[in-house]
Amino acid sequence: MNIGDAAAATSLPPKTIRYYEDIGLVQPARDTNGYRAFNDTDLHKLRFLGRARALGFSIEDCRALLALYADKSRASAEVKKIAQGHLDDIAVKIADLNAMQSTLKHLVDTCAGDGRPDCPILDDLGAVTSAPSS
Amino acid sequence: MNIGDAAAATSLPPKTIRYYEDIGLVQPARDTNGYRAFNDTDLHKLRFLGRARALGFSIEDCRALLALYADKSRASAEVKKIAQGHLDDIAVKIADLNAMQSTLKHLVDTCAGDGRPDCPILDDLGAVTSAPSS
DNA sequence: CCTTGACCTTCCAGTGACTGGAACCCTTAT
DNA sequence: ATAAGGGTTCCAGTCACTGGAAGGTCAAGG
Repeated sequence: MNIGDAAAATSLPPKTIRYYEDIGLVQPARDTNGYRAFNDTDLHKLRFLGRARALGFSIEDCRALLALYADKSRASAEVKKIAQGHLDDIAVKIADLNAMQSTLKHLVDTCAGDGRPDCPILDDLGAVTSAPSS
Repeated sequence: MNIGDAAAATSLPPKTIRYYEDIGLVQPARDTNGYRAFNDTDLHKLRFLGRARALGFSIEDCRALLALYADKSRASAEVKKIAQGHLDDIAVKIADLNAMQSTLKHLVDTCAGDGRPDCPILDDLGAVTSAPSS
């Protein structure tokens, strides 16, 4: 099975699959013509990677998770630690985005959005917050 | 005022300020010795950029917002449009992160996280979702 | 006067995870 | 013979910085 079919089978772009090989996440065999030859194990790994990436795991986390997946004597604590760390990251990102969202939503709501120049959004961004020059 | 003081006054790293000059967001004058010389207008722009970036606006959005800020005959609708677009992006990101979070939280909660190899997280990532080979 | 240290300058490279494109090879069908 | 549609490699670009090297400048202390 060459890369186009593997891409179709895993819903990953061929470019991404080549990249994953480049960084050592998969090691497909090669046909005599130089084409990559993907077997079921390769496809399985690629699907694993697709799911892990869809959950937001970094490539390095994915690498670690793949290694743990292959290690039948792993401790699930190792896996849970990675996943919990990622969950913590996600929580931080959500909190940051929520803060941005509420601030910005308030500004957008108070902006007339018409032809006049008055704009609370720009007023806020340009506000002088340093001590007054009194 | 040279770059170190400008950095302190705006809470932006000197590197970032140089970068902003590189891409044309600020144009500080130069002293005879080649040092950048920041005036109040430059500092004001830098603070504006710091706030806009903290709200998650892209550099290109910041460039557009700065231009609108400088344009006293702008229409607030222009500003609102950029801000609303960014709000939409934020909403998408939050939704994506929430989806990841709930899936992952469920998996983490069901993982024992002990010394045994059994792990629902890996089971999920490695699940075969294609049609059975019956 | 010399040195030390803290600034400043420019330029190049790296980050993460791809993605686009160029230039070229292989296979199959017409 | 050739054209289409695969595949290959390698280089560059994305975004918004950040780190580091190599060197210039300035004020204070010995």
